[in-house]
Amino acid sequence: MKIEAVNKRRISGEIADNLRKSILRGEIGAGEKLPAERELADKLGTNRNTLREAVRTLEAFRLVRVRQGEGVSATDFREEGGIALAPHFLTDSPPGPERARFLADLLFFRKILLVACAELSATNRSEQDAVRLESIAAAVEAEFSKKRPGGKEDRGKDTAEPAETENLMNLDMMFLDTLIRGSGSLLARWFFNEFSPSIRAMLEELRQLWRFPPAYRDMIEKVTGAVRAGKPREAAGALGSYFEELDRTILGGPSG
Amino acid sequence: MKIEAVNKRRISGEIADNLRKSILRGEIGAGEKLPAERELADKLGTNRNTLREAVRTLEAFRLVRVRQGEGVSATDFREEGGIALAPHFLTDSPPGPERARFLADLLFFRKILLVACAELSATNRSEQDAVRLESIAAAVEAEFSKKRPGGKEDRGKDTAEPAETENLMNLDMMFLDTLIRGSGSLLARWFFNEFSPSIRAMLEELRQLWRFPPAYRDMIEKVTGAVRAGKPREAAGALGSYFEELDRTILGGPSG
DNA sequence: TTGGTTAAATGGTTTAACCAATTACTTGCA
DNA sequence: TGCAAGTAATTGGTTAAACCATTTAACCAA
Repeated sequence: MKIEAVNKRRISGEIADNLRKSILRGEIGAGEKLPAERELADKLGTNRNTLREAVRTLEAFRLVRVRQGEGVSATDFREEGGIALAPHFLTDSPPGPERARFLADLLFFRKILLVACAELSATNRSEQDAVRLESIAAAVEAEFSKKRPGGKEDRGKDTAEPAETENLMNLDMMFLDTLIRGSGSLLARWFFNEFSPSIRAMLEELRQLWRFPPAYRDMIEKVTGAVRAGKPREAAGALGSYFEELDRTILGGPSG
Repeated sequence: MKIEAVNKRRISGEIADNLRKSILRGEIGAGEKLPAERELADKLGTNRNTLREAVRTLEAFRLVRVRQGEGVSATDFREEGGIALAPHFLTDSPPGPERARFLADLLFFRKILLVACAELSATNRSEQDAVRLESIAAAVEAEFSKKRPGGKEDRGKDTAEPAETENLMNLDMMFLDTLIRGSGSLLARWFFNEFSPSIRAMLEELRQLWRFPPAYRDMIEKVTGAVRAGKPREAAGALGSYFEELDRTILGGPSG
């Protein structure tokens, strides 16, 4: 039995989220001034201190600029933004060519990052990581061996996603996490923390465009074996080839 | 006459900076609880609201976790951190192998990023960007053509850094900025915004280890010409080779 | 020991006031 | 008229004090 914790959120957090979305969606344009703190707090049904906490959060994301006597204004985040915006931009920006290009760049970057980590993992050859990879590989193998009889209850077409995909996505996350750990790179870990949740969310949204193909099982097997055997180039090659195929499928063409 | 804006900083900003450094330096360990807000505000000579604004900033950087009734505690940022930490980690973490590895990873990544941008710039072939690159290249050429008679006043060995290096670093920043712009990649722009100031600061700290070599001038010339001519591979190759040489010098060895 | 009750600690929110920097307006002089 | 100095209004920055909500710890009773 799974108990879910009650999602008790802060008012300042809700406000920060809403303002962030308004800015990323372009509803508040670059340089545009927000209402004065006293006024905006009233309009949002809260008080100035709580609003100011939200503003500090937005400021940390470089989404607003605040100066005494002048006011709070939205930045030109396309020019001045930082990478912490990336996951939110992927989630909140309007669909269109800009976001598509952004997703493509993000997938390209994650490929480079994870391939490098696979290579480093195979170079480092940590026994612990190798064991963990093998354990995950076995679970992936088991998942693929299921007959996949389909969902036991068809409660409608939009809930017909098989549970195997959910399991495989979790295993995939654990697999990549292990490669990151094996690389010993703090920077890679932070990249992964920042991007993987939003990339995963995006892939789940696009799940009608792709599936875990048989090639996925092969890739897991190859990478695991290459790390175990200490063959960096093979690990990198197997993971890289798979990503290129997957990204082609997702982005719908050979263009990068 | 240059008027310098008075550096009027927010108290909450100062507090956030100090706490951030304390955490990144390890003076506040993972999971360690900070004093209660009322108590900490007193200790810092401020009030609770101002302190809370600082806490919201730290929370945005994933450096603290806050829960009602429980308190404020430092996260295990090595495990849970995001990439927005990277520039601060480079600046504030204690010297040692961990930071050295981090710098190496960061330099590797910036090489990949900028080489890809050079390639894309040459592919896109924007007239405006080509002109801008040529203008910068001319300025670099002029800087290298100076006789470099040395500082006119020797006010001590630690201030003897020639002004040319400062000029070249500015030109270098403009050059890379143009490549980023030419790539048309929002993600690359945000990476650049996030990392380049801290990388530049680090290079200035390590300026006894390296100089802008004659190869730099050649690289600028080659990349500019390749972008103008629309030859992506040449642009990428010239920039990549230079970075590899530079990074070897900085990191002191052929290890990546 | 178990379970519930109570008290203390601690973050979350609200209100109100005053300080400081900027902007907009008014006034007065040339 | 035009500009410059002074003044008022606007707006963020800071402080203070209270009260609410959640968690933890202590205590007590079955």
